[in-house]
Amino acid sequence: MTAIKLKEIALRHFAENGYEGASLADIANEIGIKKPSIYAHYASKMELFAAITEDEKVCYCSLWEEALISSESLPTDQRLSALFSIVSGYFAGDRVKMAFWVRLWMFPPQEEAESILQSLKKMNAPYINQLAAIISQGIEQKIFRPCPPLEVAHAFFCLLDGYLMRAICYQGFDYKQSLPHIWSTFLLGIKL
Amino acid sequence: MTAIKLKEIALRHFAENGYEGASLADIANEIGIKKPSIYAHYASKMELFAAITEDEKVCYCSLWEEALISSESLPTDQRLSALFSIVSGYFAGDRVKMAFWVRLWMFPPQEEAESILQSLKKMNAPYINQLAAIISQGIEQKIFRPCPPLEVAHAFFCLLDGYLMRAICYQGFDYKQSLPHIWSTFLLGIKL
DNA sequence: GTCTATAACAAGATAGAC
DNA sequence: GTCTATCTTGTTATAGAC
Repeated sequence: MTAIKLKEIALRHFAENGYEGASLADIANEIGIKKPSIYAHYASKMELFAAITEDEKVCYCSLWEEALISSESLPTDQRLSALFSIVSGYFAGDRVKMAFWVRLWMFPPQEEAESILQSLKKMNAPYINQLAAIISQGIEQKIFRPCPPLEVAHAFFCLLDGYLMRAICYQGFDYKQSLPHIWSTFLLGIKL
Repeated sequence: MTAIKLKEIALRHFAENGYEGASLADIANEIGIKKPSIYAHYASKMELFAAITEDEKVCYCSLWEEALISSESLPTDQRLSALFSIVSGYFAGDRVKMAFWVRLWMFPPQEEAESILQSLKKMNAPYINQLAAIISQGIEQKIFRPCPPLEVAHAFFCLLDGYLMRAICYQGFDYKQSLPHIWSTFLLGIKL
């Protein structure tokens, strides 16, 4: 019970304040326990962070796997749209997750920055490649313009990351409204 | 002399470690002075940060103003490309500036987060509007598809932010190579 | 402007009692 | 598992000498 609450609340603190900025005392306080009690669950702040990161990675990977399966039967262009919609919606619907992930990618904890980034890239590589494969397929089917598929896959992620970034900065602004325009522009750009 | 060095070195520390993560002792140490000497120049860590932020804002605004003037005589589509190239190049050529700006927008110092974000939006609004005006012009000239200009301006910034984000994460990767593909996809998407 | 010295405080971490 | 109490370190900040 406390263990679940701990991860949930710590996730929010890491997301809002970053690894270095999050205070174990504040986290414990919000749970209703004292700071030393956290050490009954994890040997260090970093181990707590690592456990949460692992959970989030599993969750993110499940999302991609399911999205790839559920969109399999769609026409190539619609499949690409569906994937973008699912992944962007995953983050748009959860500001905490979104902030946690952006911080994880861009400013990981200094002491483990190298290994964290490496593991994230390893995690993401299959999805970039599968995206490139889908684009390749679209080119063969004469739905998309001839182009380097991997570059377009990077452009896909570029757009996704830009959306997340602006959704965090312009919190009041409803980016769900802009998203369709942003996406349709991209799709028109690659379509034949 | 020390004053210039102070801002220069502090900028790098803020960029690499964030406001909360940067240590005045480390900054002083790198300059070759002692920590308390910083307080001869600024009354607090936040005032030092504010002075640097102000400098960077001036620098960024000059870039936009100059870019808008120097591109004025170009055809609308080429002008848009030039603007994207100038602004993305500004950050791509200086990782420190890039990291500082991303942190400033996404995770500003907590104590002043509200007012900083507000001033950044105020700073950026004219450029979004001028971009929308240029796109409007392109639509009138039948160079671009009919579309809501402001939404496309947002898409422009979305792409720019996404590029910056990925350039920070994938440091080894040469995104200068991908950038032309990313941009040309966007341009094809809005062109008639 | 810069220094030494020090105050005041918050953080992560640990020991030992219950 | 949880607590109180304590240790260590690192931070902002200030006072006062040069």
